[in-house]
Amino acid sequence: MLKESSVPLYLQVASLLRRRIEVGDWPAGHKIPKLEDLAREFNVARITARQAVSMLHSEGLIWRRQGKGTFVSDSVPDRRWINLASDWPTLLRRLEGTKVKLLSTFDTIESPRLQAGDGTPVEAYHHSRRLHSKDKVPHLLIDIYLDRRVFMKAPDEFKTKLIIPILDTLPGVQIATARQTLTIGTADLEVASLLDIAANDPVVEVHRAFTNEAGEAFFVADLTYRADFIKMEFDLLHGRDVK
Amino acid sequence: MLKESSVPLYLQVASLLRRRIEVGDWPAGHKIPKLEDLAREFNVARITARQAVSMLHSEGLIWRRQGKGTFVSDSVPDRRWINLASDWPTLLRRLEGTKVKLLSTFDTIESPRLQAGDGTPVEAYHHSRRLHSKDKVPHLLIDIYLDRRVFMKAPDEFKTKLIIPILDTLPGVQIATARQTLTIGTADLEVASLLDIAANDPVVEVHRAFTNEAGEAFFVADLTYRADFIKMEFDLLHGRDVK
DNA sequence: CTCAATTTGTTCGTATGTATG
DNA sequence: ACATACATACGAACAAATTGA
Repeated sequence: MLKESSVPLYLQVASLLRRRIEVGDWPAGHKIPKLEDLAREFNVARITARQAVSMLHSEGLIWRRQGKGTFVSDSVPDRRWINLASDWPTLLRRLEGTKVKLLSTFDTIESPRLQAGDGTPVEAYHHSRRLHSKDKVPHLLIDIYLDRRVFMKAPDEFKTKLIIPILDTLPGVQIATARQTLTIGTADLEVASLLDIAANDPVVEVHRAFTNEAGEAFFVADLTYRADFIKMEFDLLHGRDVK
Repeated sequence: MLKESSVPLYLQVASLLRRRIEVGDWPAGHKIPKLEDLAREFNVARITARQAVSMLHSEGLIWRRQGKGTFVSDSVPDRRWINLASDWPTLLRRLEGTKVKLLSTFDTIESPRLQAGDGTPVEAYHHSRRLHSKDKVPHLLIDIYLDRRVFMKAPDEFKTKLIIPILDTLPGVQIATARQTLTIGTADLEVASLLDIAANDPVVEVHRAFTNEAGEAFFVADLTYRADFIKMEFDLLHGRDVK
């Protein structure tokens, strides 16, 4: 059933139980099965099941009473979500309550990682790295590569504000294509420490590339989100012919 | 640096090294640092670093020669991606090479899990559960709730074909809104065994809901993808005013 | 009030795997 | 290859609190 992985059993079981509470399978006040039953269900020893339940207890998700049972707490804290943009109007909106910290900024002739369809690299980029936080919790790391010629049109603005709204209005800048791809990956050491998560925790990796009329990738950004904060919403009727 | 987690150190280090190869930081033929350097970088013992490197060796990602060094193999197998739809035309396209297995199908008066904006539940649903596989590898589990009245219009078709293309053309069915939300979660025991992954591995959870003119949620689907297979592509210029 | 059943809480002993030096 | 330390996992037994007959 479990096993296969080398994550300790009690952590695996704890995650599965935590999920049942978060998802609502076990609502507030619900009496969870006794240790013997949990042990049988997950095929572990009673003590191991107890260790898993103890984790949820220390997280405040449950309370226990000897001779009575274990119950889901009334106030299960809500998860906070970060909304990920998938269309232009959302990209332009400044996110309320989000603090942006500039980690580094420098010119480079190194090309960003380009994917098929991103266009050809330009001669020199201005590279900057930013960390977005909400309520003091970091949730997004961005590596931005901006064509140096475009950057020089408004260097101060680009350094202090969000890039895309500037690009949207800057005279002389034509956006021919703007594409992004999303994949799920894991955090390496550097990303993990910046986003305050464990190494190898899941992250959402978003790759954005804008091209100009000449087919050059004049803006490329790699965004790395904490996976547990992400929520995306779509209107599926886009592109549908009216019947 | 590492720690925090209770995953064995050598596995954590192995994942981080594997990632460098997959992402392309260490291309084919690249000589990777010697054990002493890896041990220092990750702050582990030399033997632990060696144990991590040995994992990549057994996976065929690297080759080693005493007195020479360790090198990235030439043929690093490509990952196969599943594309996730975010607009209507893509939803209608039948996916090549994808096998769909019907796991269960029955009527129920139980309502599916509805989110804000999904609409009001109808009286009775037809519920079915399907498993999508490609090259014999399962990658997607779907729970579908379809208004029983709609289902009865073409039960045989709905049982054997993809639902959405049928809805698109079925006379008398009006789709007023069609929304989907995407989040990252983890696999519970049941999902893990169906998708052939470990419990608590990351999954992409997609929730789709269609409403009719009366504001009823006549189609609701919960899709669970293996996270490591997912790739989404967006054209960001949707919704942009022409300058 | 007492007793038995139930369920959590605690302790001991042992075996195995991980990590370091 | 070896010695040591530590965490994980199990089984078994017993103690303490709660409930209901």
